[in-house]
Amino acid sequence: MEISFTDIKQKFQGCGLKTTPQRAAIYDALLRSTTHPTAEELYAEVAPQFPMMSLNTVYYTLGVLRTSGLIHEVNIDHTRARFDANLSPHHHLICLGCQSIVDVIDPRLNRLTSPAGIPNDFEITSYQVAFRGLCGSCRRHTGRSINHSSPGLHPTTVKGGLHGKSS
Amino acid sequence: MEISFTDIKQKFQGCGLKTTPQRAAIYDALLRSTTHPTAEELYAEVAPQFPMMSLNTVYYTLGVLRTSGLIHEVNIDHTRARFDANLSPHHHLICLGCQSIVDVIDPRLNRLTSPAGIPNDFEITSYQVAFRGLCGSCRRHTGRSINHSSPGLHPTTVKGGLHGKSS
DNA sequence: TGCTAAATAGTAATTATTCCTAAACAGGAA
DNA sequence: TTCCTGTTTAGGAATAATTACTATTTAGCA
Ligand SMILES: [Mn+2]
Ligand SMILES: [Mn+2]
Ligand SMILES: [Zn+2]
Ligand SMILES: [Zn+2]
Repeated sequence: MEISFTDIKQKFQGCGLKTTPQRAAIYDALLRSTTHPTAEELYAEVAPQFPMMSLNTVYYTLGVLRTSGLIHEVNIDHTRARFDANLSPHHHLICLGCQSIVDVIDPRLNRLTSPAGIPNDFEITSYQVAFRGLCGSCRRHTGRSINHSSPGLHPTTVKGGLHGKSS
Repeated sequence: MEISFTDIKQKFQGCGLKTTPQRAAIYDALLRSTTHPTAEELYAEVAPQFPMMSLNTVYYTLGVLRTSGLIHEVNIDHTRARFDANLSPHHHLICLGCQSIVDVIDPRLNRLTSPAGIPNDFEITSYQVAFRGLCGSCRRHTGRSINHSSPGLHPTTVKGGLHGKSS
């Protein structure tokens, strides 16, 4: 979970990217975060350290990091992009109330294989499952109770294991 | 696959929505489409029929249809919202080259159950799998060949069946 | 046939993101 | 170490999608 400046520098070098204090700070903030922050949120996080930094730099940096494959963009709606430096295969649980995104790490979900009925010249390189619903706090505020037999999803855990490699 | 004006009117009534020619045309265009169009694309589709129609009306209409649960918003990136009138549980195959979205209908994917390790007061109401990769035409243009043992996904079909209900 | 709340169309405003450019700087070469 | 050069930064302006505002029209109902 901890990453040193040297580690970051090496990652950047491995991608042919220059290491600047701003860039390292932005990447570090994203690595440290668990909330899949927006560009603005990352800016707010690192701005105190670099009072001169431009929001534009955050966008530029996120752009190069994404192009280099060091981070992913996560989209839960069209309003703003959110980012994720966690490259290990995982999925997301999205609260429709507060827009929170939490990681879902369940190895069984990483073993899905090609679905039926897709064009056979399509090459799938990754996939991701987005689970949607309401978190406890949002459910309480809207007065909804858990209904395990509601449309949607069975409350028990995944029973089948699928074979193959994941994103 | 065919839907009549009367059918649409009844759906609208069932949601307490007024039936206007513009609204019916927009919804009909979305029902008829398979491309998960943007607001602009729907506007281009129906504008010839209604030369006076405003793009704003398309946005307003998509908003009320979404709020009423008659359509879904699909997001493959943050640049623009795309829409889907297909409410039956299904998933998506996204080409990273041309941004195309095609439906994935594989009943096995509709039987995933709650993943492990999520907060137990979170109520999942739906989920969706987004498969990403390159379509045949995009792969040809970039000179990439199919590599079935590449990182990503096994080329065979889903082997396990999971229990539960889907989105 | 009127009433009224909702819908439409047109315009303006907002917001996230990208574009442009001059100055600063990281990293490699001399 | 110093210099060079392409990259990065910061700041401002521009863009594009979406939303807000508002006067007019209209669908659905009494
Ligand atoms: Mn994540
Ligand atoms: Mn679809
Ligand atoms: Zn919530
Ligand atoms: Zn394509």
